[in-house]
Parts: sequence; C-alpha cells; structure tokens
Amino acid sequence: MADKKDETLRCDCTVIHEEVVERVRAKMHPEEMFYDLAELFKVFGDSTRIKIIWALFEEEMCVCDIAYLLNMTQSAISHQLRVLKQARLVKPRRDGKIIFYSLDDQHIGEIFNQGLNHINE
Amino acid sequence: MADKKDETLRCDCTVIHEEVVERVRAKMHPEEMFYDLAELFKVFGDSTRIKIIWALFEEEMCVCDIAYLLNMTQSAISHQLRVLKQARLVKPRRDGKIIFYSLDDQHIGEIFNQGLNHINE
DNA sequence: ATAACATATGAACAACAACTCATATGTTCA
DNA sequence: TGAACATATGAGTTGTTGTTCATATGTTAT
Repeated sequence: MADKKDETLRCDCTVIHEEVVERVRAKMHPEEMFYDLAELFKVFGDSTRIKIIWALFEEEMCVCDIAYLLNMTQSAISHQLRVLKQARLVKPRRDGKIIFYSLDDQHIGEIFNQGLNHINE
Repeated sequence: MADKKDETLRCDCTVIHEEVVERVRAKMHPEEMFYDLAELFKVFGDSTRIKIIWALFEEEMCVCDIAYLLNMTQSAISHQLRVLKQARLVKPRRDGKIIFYSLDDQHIGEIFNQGLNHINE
C-alpha cells in the first residue's frame, strides 16, 4: 500500500511491529502536550535555575540575595528569574524597591525530589 | 569588613538580608548535586526525548518502531536513545538484529506525572 | 563468504540558550 | 525634583545541542 512506501522513506527502515506501533499511536497525546512538558523540564535543566529553585524552596529571597548566594551577577539572576517566572515556577512580591521571589507551585518539590531519587540510584 | 567589598563586586548590589542568605547557604548542597540534577532534567527537556519516554512507558519498542511512530529518521532516534541510555533512563535488549528499548527506572513515571500536573495548572 | 537489514556513530551545520555589558525602569528619600 | 538603589531588559558573544548525511558495526540467512 501507499503508506508502506512513506514509512520506509521517512524512518529509513521497514517497520517491524506494526501492531505495537498502532497500539501506542492510538494512545498518543497531542503534539502540544509533549512540547509543553519538554518546555517545563527545560527550565529545570540548568544548574543555575536549579539552585535558584532550591534556594527559594528554603526561603523567600530578593534578587540581590540570590546573586550573592550563588556568586553571580544581578543581571544573570534577573534573566533566569524571568525564565522561571514565565514558566510559573516562581512569583514576585514587591516591597518598596526590593522584589522578593518565592516558589509558585506545590508540584515543584515533588519533581525535584523524584529527580534526586533517580540520581541517587 | 573585607567580605562586604567582595559581595558588592560580584553581585553588583548590596546584600540586603545577610541572615537569610547565610541560613540558606548553611543548608547548601555540593555543586555536583545541582549539576547532576540539571543534567537529568535536561534529558527530559526535549520533546523528541519526551515522546520516546512516553512511548516506552506504553510498550517496549525497537528503534525502527519509534522512528516510524514519531515520523523521524532512524539516525535521529538512535542518537536520542543514546542520550537516554547514558542517563540510565532506558535500557536496550537485543533479540537478533533487533534491539528493543524499555524504561530503566521506576521514578520516571512520577517525574513525568508531576510535570503534567504542573502544566495542567 | 556475502547480501540484507537493524542499529550506531562521527562530522558538519543550524538553532538555541546563558552570560556579559550597557542602559532603562521604577521606587524611596532627601 | 533629583540622587541612590533594586531590578529588568536588549544586544552581542560564545558554548551547547538536535538533526542530517554518510558510513561503520553487528547479526541473520543464503
């Protein structure tokens, strides 16, 4: 059939287990869901951001505090906080000139801990 | 004190809440731990790999099956499987010419689900 | 041994992401 | 109002990463 030709063209090999593939394909989620999930984990996939998340897990902190704690520039931290904010992982609270950041989600701790479980075997 | 000068130099601002910072710093984990954790989440941070993980969560599959399912080349999938294998997230099982891949860790499902919880608000 | 096929891998390229630097915004206090 | 300070942001640079292409490896069957 025509499909058979396309398979070979794209994946560069003959499909072995068509039943398996079709069974899995039937349960497939929309593209967007995988994309969003990857975007979320991408945010966790940087050691600077992981440190920020961990720090805010301990206590609410302002930008300067975080920069000092992690020995990085205010600008670098601010850029990363923007990424975290866009991912709805942290939220700001203004108090005068100072802006305090804290975690914005209760799932974060779980994701963090499951990650630790994995790297600790 | 001498420290005070360094703070300003590096983080480009005066530290506001020294007690907070020192309290958090005291609980700080070694650099390596944050690095490893980020490396793990980095692996989840790509939609191709997320799809592979999800697919293997459903059923064990060979390289060609995955390539066909995701409409990608065998080579691209093979490269990504290598990344997943190195992160000890999937494991291969050879049966003749064919190599079947399956998940190698029970935490993966939890990480995946917590991620879903977050993106679904 | 050789053909056929499933998978792996190295090099090259393009897209992206993190930091720096300079500067802008917004708030407080004199 | 203007100086001082906390934070944000745009542009530029450099390092990283995903895919493609060509080819290598390893297994099966003739």
